[in-house]
Amino acid sequence: MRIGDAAASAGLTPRALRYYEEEGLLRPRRAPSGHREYGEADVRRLRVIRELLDAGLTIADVRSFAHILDGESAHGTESCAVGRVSLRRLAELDARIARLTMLRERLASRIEARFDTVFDTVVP
Amino acid sequence: MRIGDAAASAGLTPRALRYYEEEGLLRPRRAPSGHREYGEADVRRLRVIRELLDAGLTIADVRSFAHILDGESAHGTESCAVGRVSLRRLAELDARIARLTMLRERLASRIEARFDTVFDTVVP
DNA sequence: CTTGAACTTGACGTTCGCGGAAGGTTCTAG
DNA sequence: CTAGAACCTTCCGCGAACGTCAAGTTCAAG
Repeated sequence: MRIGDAAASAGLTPRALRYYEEEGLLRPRRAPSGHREYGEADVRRLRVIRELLDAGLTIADVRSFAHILDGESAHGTESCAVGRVSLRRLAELDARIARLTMLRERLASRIEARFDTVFDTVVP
Repeated sequence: MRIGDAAASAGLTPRALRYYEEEGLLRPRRAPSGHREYGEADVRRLRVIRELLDAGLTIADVRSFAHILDGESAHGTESCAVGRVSLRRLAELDARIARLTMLRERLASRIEARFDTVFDTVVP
């Protein structure tokens, strides 16, 4: 499977795949011609990478525990490191959601105070 | 009040103030020499802008809220337009919160699934 | 064999919210 | 009057995660 199909299978672009390789997240083998060759395991890994990035982790985060993404069991001190990184991101997400929610409330009350007639009629 | 004091009062840097002006968030008057002159209203507005940006909004978002931030009374048909714009922005905020919340859930479930032992021990 | 789609590397462009330096003008204190 | 702090504009840079163009190679179909 070459880069175009692999990218499509994982919901990414060829450019992204080359970038991930450049960043050390992936090491597809090469055909004699030089073309990258992706297997099913690579595609699964790409999907995991995409999920993690979508979930707010950075490339560096993913790289820091790339070896564990292979499906191998994580245990010992390594899994603790992974857990700490992930939990830190989770806490950041929570904080951001909280700030946005507070902002939303303030904004809503601001709008309500200033445009209450409009607000009453437009919002059911 | 010149840019240094205004920036300090709002907890920002002169560079940030110039940038906000460049982005159309602020229009301080100018002294004959060319120096920017900030009033109390400008400083209050700067504080609000900083809060909004800290909460995760973009410059473009704040710019679209600019009418409301002025504290000026909107009236007639304009208030309806402003109200509609504001409500649309509010809906966008809700969508943003929803997306972030979904991301949070995905990350949390992934942590739970892959690192459940760590998760159990680290999270009380 | 030929054409064109897909691939290669390399390098530069993009967005966001500024930071910082260059080079020049103005303000303020002594 | 003079030193130096603060201000002005203009431009370059950063970091993340790619997009995009360029010029050349290779693959698949007719």
